Amino acid sequence: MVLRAVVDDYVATAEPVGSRTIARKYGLGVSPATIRNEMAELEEEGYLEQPHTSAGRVPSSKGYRYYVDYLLSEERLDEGERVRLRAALAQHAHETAALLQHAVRLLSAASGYLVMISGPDLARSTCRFMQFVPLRPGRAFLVLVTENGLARNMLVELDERVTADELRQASEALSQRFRGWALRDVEEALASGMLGDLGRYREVLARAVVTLCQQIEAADRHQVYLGGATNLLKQPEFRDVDKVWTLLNALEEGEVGYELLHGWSRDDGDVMVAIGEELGLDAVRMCSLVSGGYRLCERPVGRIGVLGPSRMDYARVRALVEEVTRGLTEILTERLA
Amino acid sequence: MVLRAVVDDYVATAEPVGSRTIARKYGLGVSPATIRNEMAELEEEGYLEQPHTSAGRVPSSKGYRYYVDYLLSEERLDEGERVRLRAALAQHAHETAALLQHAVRLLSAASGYLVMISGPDLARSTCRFMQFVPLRPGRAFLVLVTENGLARNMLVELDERVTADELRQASEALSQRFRGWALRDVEEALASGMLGDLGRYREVLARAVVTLCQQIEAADRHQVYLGGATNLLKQPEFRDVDKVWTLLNALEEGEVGYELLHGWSRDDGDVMVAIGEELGLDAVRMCSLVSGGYRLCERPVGRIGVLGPSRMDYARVRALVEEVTRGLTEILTERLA
DNA sequence: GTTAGCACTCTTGGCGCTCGAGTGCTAAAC
DNA sequence: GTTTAGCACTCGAGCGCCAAGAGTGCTAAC
Repeated sequence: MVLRAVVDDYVATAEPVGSRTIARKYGLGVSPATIRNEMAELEEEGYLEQPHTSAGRVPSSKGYRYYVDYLLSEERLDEGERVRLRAALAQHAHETAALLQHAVRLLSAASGYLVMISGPDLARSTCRFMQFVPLRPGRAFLVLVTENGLARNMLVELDERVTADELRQASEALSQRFRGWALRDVEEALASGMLGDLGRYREVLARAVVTLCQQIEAADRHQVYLGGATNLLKQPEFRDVDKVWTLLNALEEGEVGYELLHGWSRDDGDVMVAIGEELGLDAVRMCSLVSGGYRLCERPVGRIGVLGPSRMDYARVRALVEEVTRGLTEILTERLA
Repeated sequence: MVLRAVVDDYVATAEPVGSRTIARKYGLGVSPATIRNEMAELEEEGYLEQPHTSAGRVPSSKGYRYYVDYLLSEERLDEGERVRLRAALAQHAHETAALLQHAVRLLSAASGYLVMISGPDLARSTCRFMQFVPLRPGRAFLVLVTENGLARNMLVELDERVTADELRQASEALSQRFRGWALRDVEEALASGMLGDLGRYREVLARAVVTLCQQIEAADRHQVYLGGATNLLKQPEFRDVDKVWTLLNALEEGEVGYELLHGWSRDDGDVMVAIGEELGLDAVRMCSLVSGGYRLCERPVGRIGVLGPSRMDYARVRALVEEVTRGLTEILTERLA
């Protein structure tokens, strides 16, 4: 198939590819002229584009889409690489945030592209443990650990008369009562006055918890771990500083990364590929995103995405994403189930 | 002074500056010819450089150094800006990591350059609170909060026979005993067998704590929060993608940022400026770093650095760094003292 | 010490040229 | 009817050349 050859060669060289090249490199047993005819047809149908007359052809988004959907071979990772990846992941399994951070690094090094991973949605995470740690009269840390392994602590102001003992009891009560509740439900329950047995200063304590929940929701509701941006600078399509700037600026600013990862997602577990305009963001029109979701006990937790130029080694990247999602899922499930 | 005019103009325009320009823009009451003489002299002495004959002059590192040391006026920030900065900082004071992260964002937005902040050295941080949170038999979270407000949690494997009650008692004992100890001392004490009253399973529990300490030391001993890298892309000296790549790659990889911040530092509290080669790193030869330390109760905690091209608005950046270090110091001290 | 004048240097940008890669079309060959 | 060879055509990349402009250094005069 000519389309496959064009995509393969363009992915490898980043140069528009001409009929002669294909005839030579991808011995299809036909002459350049035949290939020219075919290419003209493919262009007609929108699978290829010409940067200008008398340059070779370049795949269009439609071309990449067809390639990904019908021509992509199932690439298995090299067994050694697979094992190494898995081992490196497991090495940081002790703490969720570190694990995700590390996964970003591994994946960006292995793929050579930019990697984003969205963490668990904290507001939806369920509570495992809550405790007030007295600092000095009227001041305490409130420590919160969720069942998916994230810890947050926060400084809270309390009534000066609250004693250490009361704090301990309140902590106990909170942990007992809200274990397994989603943070947003905890917040709601406390905010609406269902205070239960928090002791003398229940209003103050409840307000502290509510504040923490709100802070968390506001601050890192949609936390996205990001890495390997410099990889993109090596790609010829980003030789232009302005393009890089537009892209990185978009990603650096808040929600864009999260939107890219989750906007398209069906969360049905398979790795999916979004190409160029499909991403719906102008700054990444020449990029593609290969993404997949990782889980904890069948429940979706977050998504992994590899963002590179549309001219991307889809087979390999897809295999990598698959491998890392599977790895994360297994680690999280094994550790936290 | 001619040197001042050259630096000022070059900072503003990024173009080599000629004698005529100076005579016109910085009315010193003399003709271009006079200025030419002076410039020739300054070049002789190494304060200025010529990219090529018949371009204007550009300050050398030595020139910037003189400018910073002797010609720099004390810039006060606009009062409104000062207040806004301070308020924005205080808004995230509830959690140390979030505070530093946020400071990076604020400072990079205000300065228009790249910002690095090194966090507290965890191995040297002192322990405020430790607790085992049972997950299921043989598995628990170990939560650690330091006195400078950082929380870490980690999954640990324990003997299956350890009961929840024993965990509670051990937590109590640990927190009591090690409160105020530096992490590395805790680690050392436990590793060398001073187990105290940790109950039946003291070895297992102690090993868990030691592992956590080690993990922490290994993983984020020298954590550096980084932001505003995209700002640099807007600077004309980084129009060349390869330069950007070299720089960002260096910074993305581990210890370099920390070295830059702390290599030069005398930690005597004043804001300092390192110019070009003084930084001792090839990738940042055309850059300067304005840095200052922030503290908690007179004890140095970490450092803030603004990295931009040597052609940088030193007065403003210095004022900003001063302001933010002071802000962080006050917030940390007020909250955690 | 300062300045005007002047010759000199070096970069930048525009222009035109050639070269080469690649195309599309047509007519012949299989 | 599909494939191929041949050929004219197009267009961008690269190169050399030239003119313009900015800036310098030097010298001589103020």
